[in-house]
Amino acid sequence: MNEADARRLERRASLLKTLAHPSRLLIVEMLEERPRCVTELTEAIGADITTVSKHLAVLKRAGFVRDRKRGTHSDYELLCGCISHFVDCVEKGMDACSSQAARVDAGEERQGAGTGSG
Amino acid sequence: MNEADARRLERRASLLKTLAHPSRLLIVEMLEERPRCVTELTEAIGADITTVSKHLAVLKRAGFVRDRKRGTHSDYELLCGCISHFVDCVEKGMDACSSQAARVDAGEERQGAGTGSG
DNA sequence: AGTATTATTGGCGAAATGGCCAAGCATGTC
DNA sequence: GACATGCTTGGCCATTTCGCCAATAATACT
Repeated sequence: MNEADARRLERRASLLKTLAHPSRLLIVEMLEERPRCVTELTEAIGADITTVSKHLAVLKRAGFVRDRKRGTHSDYELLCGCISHFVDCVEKGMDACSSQAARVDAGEERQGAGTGSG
Repeated sequence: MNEADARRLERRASLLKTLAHPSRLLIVEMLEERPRCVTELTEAIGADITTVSKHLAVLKRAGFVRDRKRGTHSDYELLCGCISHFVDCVEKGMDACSSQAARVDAGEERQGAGTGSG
């Protein structure tokens, strides 16, 4: 494997890792509705505010969100409005493939991944 | 947050976590071409075969792949042919949003996530 | 049976992650 | 200035992840 490929895979893995936490997924979903301050997100998540703040820092460093200061508040805003949609796709795809796998197990052959981006 | 939501987020995070490793992403990409045995994947990854075997076990447990025994070989096969496509989307979306973020920084408002599932 | 090949599992150490507490910083209010 | 509010950072600990080594299992070949 060449180095460019390695970097590409590292980057992708890093993006996925950023999203791979329940609290961060919830944050993303909530920010898809509208920007929110840390306190609001903290209430929804039910964790310590310092924990949520760190989750937000992770999302920010990865480029998923940005923050705008408003007085003592930090309003966090999603920079890419379609993230949950992608996660949706993965999940739906997996579900579809579960039944597909069952069919394959029964002896049929896979035709072509029909569970695409719809 | 209710318990059903919590479970849903847990499941999604778990799926993403499974994919969030460079070696596992490479495995997925290679298996999109055709099934491969562990040795073949190991050579491409350049890690110890025991490490690769464990990565495959992770993917298998999550339902992304299955293995068929062929003599002393284990051929791994992708159960969902469209995974890389989703990752592609996230990455492209992020790239698109980077420039979008730049515009937002410059004072414009976000219209609606135009970087969708294309 | 004996040996080689292929893959999996257990174990250990190094590193990363996640969570809360304590402390600190920035802004607003009195 | 003093105090309150909202948020962030540093620190510590528990847990998880990752990678290699050693050992084991399963199959093929002689």
